[in-house]
Amino acid sequence: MTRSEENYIKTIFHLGGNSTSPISTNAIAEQMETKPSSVTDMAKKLADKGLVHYKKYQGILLTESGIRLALSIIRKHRLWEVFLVEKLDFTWDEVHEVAEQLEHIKSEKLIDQIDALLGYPKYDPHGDSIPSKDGEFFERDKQLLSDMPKAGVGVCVGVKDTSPTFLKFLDKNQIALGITIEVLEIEEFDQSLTIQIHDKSLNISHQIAANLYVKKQS
Amino acid sequence: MTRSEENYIKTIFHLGGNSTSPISTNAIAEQMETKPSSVTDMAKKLADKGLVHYKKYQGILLTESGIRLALSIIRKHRLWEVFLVEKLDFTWDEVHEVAEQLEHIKSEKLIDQIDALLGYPKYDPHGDSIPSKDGEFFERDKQLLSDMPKAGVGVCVGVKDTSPTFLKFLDKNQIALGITIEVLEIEEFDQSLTIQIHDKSLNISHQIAANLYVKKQS
DNA sequence: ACAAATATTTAGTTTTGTCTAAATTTAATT
DNA sequence: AATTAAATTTAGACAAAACTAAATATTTGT
Repeated sequence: MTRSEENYIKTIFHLGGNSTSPISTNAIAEQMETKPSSVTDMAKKLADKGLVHYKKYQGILLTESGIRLALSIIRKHRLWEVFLVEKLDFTWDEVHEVAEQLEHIKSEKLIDQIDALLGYPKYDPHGDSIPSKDGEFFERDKQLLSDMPKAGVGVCVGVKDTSPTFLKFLDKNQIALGITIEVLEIEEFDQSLTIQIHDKSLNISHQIAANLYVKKQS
Repeated sequence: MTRSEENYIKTIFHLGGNSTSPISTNAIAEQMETKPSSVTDMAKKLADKGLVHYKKYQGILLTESGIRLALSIIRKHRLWEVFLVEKLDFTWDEVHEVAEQLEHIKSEKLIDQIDALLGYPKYDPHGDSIPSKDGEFFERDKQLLSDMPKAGVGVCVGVKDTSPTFLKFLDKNQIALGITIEVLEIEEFDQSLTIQIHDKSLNISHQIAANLYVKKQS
């Protein structure tokens, strides 16, 4: 398994290639910042290895073993992210780039021991679920803050966008996993929200709210 | 800096390419299990980048910046080895293969934080010195066990051969860094040694003794 | 010093992963 | 349903890093 193959498998998974509707060559190319023709080439190779289903012009879908592989890579990526934050004082906007490299290290013992060292965490620093060693993972019950009604109260449990710019914005406004958010007002004009956090009120754009996951308080 | 380039630089350093006598194409090829013609190709590329001095048929020598690069790779390799042993319960025969991969991860913060987490260790699990961040490193005062005289007493401070087979042999015989070794007898016939460790006597071949470093007791 | 042996380089090929440009298929629109 | 637009694939090329085989330099032995 080369690094490039692993990156394709991971990307296809993230684009929904584990479901039933195939992913287009174009979508993969765009996500990976490469050209559709390169994707076609790789699709053939991955199909030969039994990792994807591929029929010309019909898009790409992961096979069973493709999904297993994707989950193992995602598991490594997210465990490394936890490690970087918990043990090495990385901030959540710094981890992705390094985890992109670390996820390709080949050693089963290594990742199992990292898992143990961290106490078998279930979620990464962005709130995403970490697949177990045998490929199971459970998405947490969550909803976008932008889908909450006025006066709704929830706990921040994850982010959708994980770009450094967004994460730094959150830091600056003291929005972190675990904090309680109450929706005070939803502006009809631009869908921006006024929320209450840490006993202060703050106005955030719809786009911000559409990238924050919360768990509704029962 | 590609992975392959880094591996060449590291190998040249280990073959003594930081001194004044150039390393031959053949020696590098043998060490890296590749062909001399491949080494020639890479020598040109590294020379273009200013990392080695290279004149046709005259062998290869690291430049100042080549040495700096080599030391930074070796620093990473050895710090990762310490991490694997200290934090993840790897044995000293398991670390090399994984550290070979980890040493190529590109993140200054990562390796600095690993260094801090480990408490700025000076030696790796095989007793080799870890270069500091600015490229300084001091070889410990040590000698081969095979060079010790009869009745000499020393503390094991390192190994020369770091192959899994050798290290497993040492484990099996409870030879580890820090233990005290006394030379009881040197056989004239085959230069094998009878040594005293842990209050037991043990006979080891000359080849074993020639791969164990000790620090003589004053 | 000169021939034989050894070491090194050159030239041309291969593989992997990418690209461009052209050709082809599928989807969309009128 | 035909034509245009968009997506996808093919064909051919390239760069990196390796290889083989042949050519050339250097070293060694007498």
